[in-house]
Amino acid sequence: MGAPPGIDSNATQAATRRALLDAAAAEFAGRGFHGATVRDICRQAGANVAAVNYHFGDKESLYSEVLAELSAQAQKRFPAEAGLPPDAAPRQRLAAFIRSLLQRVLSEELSARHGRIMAREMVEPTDALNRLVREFIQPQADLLRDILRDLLPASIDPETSRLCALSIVGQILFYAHCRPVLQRLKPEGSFDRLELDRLARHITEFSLAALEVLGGRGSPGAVAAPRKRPVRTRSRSRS
Amino acid sequence: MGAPPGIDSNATQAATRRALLDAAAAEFAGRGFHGATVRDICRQAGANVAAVNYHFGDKESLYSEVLAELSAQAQKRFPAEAGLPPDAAPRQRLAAFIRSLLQRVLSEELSARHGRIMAREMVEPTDALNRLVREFIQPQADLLRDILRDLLPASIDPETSRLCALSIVGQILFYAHCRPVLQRLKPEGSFDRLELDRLARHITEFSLAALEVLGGRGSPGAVAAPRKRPVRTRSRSRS
Amino acid sequence: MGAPPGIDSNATQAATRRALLDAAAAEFAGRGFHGATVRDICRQAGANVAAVNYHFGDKESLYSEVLAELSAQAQKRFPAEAGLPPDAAPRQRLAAFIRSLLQRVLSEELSARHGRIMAREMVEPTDALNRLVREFIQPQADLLRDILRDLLPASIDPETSRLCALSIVGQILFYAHCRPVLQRLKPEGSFDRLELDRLARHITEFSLAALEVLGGRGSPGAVAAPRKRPVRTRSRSRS
Amino acid sequence: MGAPPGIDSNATQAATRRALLDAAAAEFAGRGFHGATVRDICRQAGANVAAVNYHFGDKESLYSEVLAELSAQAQKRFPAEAGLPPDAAPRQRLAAFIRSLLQRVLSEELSARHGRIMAREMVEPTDALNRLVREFIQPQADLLRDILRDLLPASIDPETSRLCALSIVGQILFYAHCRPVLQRLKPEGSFDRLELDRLARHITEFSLAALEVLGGRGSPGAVAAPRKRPVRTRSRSRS
DNA sequence: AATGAATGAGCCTTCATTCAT
DNA sequence: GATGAATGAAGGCTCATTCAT
Repeated sequence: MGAPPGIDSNATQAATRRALLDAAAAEFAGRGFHGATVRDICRQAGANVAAVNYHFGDKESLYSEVLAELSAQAQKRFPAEAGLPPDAAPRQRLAAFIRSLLQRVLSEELSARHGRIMAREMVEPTDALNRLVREFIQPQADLLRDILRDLLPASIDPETSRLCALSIVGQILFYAHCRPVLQRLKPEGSFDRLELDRLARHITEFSLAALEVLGGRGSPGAVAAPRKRPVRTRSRSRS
Repeated sequence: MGAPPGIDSNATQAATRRALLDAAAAEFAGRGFHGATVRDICRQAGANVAAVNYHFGDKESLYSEVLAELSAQAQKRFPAEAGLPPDAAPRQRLAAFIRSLLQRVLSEELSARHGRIMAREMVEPTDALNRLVREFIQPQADLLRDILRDLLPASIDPETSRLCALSIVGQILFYAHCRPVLQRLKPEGSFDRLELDRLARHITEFSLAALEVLGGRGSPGAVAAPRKRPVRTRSRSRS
Repeated sequence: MGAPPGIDSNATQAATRRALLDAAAAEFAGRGFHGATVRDICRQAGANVAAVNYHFGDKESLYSEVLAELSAQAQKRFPAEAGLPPDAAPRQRLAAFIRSLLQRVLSEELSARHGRIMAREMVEPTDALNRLVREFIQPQADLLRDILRDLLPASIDPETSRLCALSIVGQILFYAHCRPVLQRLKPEGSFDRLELDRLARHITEFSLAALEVLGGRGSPGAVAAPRKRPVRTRSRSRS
Repeated sequence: MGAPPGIDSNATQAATRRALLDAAAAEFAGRGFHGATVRDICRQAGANVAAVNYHFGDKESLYSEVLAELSAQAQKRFPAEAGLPPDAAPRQRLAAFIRSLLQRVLSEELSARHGRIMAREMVEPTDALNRLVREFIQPQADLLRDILRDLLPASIDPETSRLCALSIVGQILFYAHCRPVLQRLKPEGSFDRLELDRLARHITEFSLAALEVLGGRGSPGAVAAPRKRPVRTRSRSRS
């Protein structure tokens, strides 16, 4: 707003914002919204106590910003259809979906924060969740729905199809939400790369197996030969 | 409302403890550990501000107590093998397990509290979680493991078997942990009795279908005739 | 609320409240509502920072309490009809009214606080003013109206009568509201006992003179012989 | 909106000063010195946050400037002897004085600001008040003193004369200082033009009546024939 | 044994002001 | 000359906890 008189005043502002966002992500992930304090966030960002209010208005807006940014980062870093050829079979697309969601949720590299904050948000939803659902989760839900549409016979009960989607997502998010329990049940287990591959493969197989049977029941033969169905472009690009 | 010193001081003390536990359960479930205040809990329990510290030492100990009690209640109210004949088939036992866990987690009557507090605990584990895992979750995990042992061929990879257990539990807990998102994605959906039956049936079918296929692959025919295996008592009674 | 367990727990609370009220009166009078800080009030009262919130809820409620108490004290210390015989003549009653109001407003002994806070309240009314008008000012206004009713002929325009009341009160409150200016205009002037007597006498004479003429005009002869009117009990006791 | 360095930088600077003064007058009148914030003033003036400090040094200096300017404006807009012929009778001059002061204090058009800020200054005098008294109030006091000198017999006690002046001013300023109470006592009353005329007339009559009697007592006949005294120029021109 | 008045640390926020540009 | 990002002190308030009774 207005011509920047100093050559890098914008840059300075941006840098401070960035530092605040990073520090806030760490604090919110580690201590939750209530547990994190503006003071600590500012200190960690090397900024003044008033910096949060100056740049974001208040603590809650900062939180909302952090949440949205982390989701965007996670989605960008691990796209739902990473490396898939345009004509990928539905099974491949499901495998990619599962793998990318699992990565977003477990990957230590960035999403430890994302997963933790999301899990907190589930438990203690703030206003930020509304935006998040609208912008990031709903599209993912639509994508999975489309994949299942290709995997299940057209004759299947839509509600059953929806429950299948939830079963798949549930298997994945479980590792995000229940990690503390899992670690206590099997302390030696980790969630590194190898483990993640194993998990992704298992969930994919488990789900495909279930879909096969359920689809076969609802309309015999449907899932029996999924590979023979004509290759379809993704429904999202159609809409 | 004052505590008259005399013959029933023990009774009074017990009553106060009870009232505090109830009030605390409601507050912790509704507002989380941080959000709930000792003052509100005491007021709601009709007790003194200092009652929590007096009876439980501090806020965190009260929380731990509440958590343990709620788990015990939930387990008692919805036993994992409710109404099952001693010789129930593994499929039936799995269905009962799924149904009871889902009930504990979703039932409005008491476990709204349980589910919510557990979900919080996942996100922000306190010392209370260790005890909880040991006393309540581990036994449940063992039980499910035993059921799967009966459902899957003996030749199956133990790790695969374990992952199947997690897939099943994940599908269930998903409804506890992600309710805020589910409500926003499909606002008209509820979790009343009818819905719960539908969910339980779906998760059971989805999981059995998957187990069938995975078990069949690992050792063909294994799941095809589960009933012919000798009836086994539950593993807990064996240990 | 509840039987006091400690013999002087109420006394302790009362003492703290008292100290807070005194300190608050001093601070509010000296610095205004905004200028006064809860911290300073508590320090001056020898109490904790949280004492205000504990005893009064918040700063504003404390202020309201202080205001009401000061008004009550002032009214009690300098009753509007102090030392008047029941059959006092209207002129005497007006003199007493003027004198008592002037005392409340100027008396150094207690009402320096009262006058200053009231003046502030005029300038920056808070919610406390509503209560104050209702409980303390309105009755005084009624009293003066009744006195004027006895001093002015019945035929006088009620609006004129009302304006006369305002003229009288205005002369008095002027010394409360404009003291800073008066001190700067005539630095050697004080408001001690002697001066106060002089002022009261002047305002009484000035006002009676004006009423005499105005009443005489409105209805010739009315004020000309006020003493000859039958002695009346005060109208307030009649209503 | 930025200030282009160039030929009219002086003009721009002056415009900014002007905007700041206007905005500050509005804010100070509406919220008081403490309540008004530098940020809001600058925003309302369309200027930078630092503009106040840049142009006026600090908040208090800006306040002082605003106060002086408003007084000057009020005095200019409603001169104490507006429209009076040079040989106006003392009674006319008193009526004009009362009317102009009342206007300054009540007129919504500009002096709502002036009256309110002055009232605040009475309550919480700042250094600005000294200058104000010297430059604007003292001359007015001298003027009123001169008018009374013409209205009262020469033999009158000077202190009585002074108190009469205060009684007159008190009646007027009352409407400025106690407006919040007046509005609460009689909510339907307004201070529009009509009302102002009525008030001015009443105060003039009330005061003249009182002066008549008091003057008559002190020196019979003095007020009876004020017109016969030689016309005098205003005291200010003499001093 | 049980109370409730009192505590003090700490939270979020606001504000006038400064300073590099 | 004028900006606006950044500052740091301070404010009101909340909370779990303590302690004399």
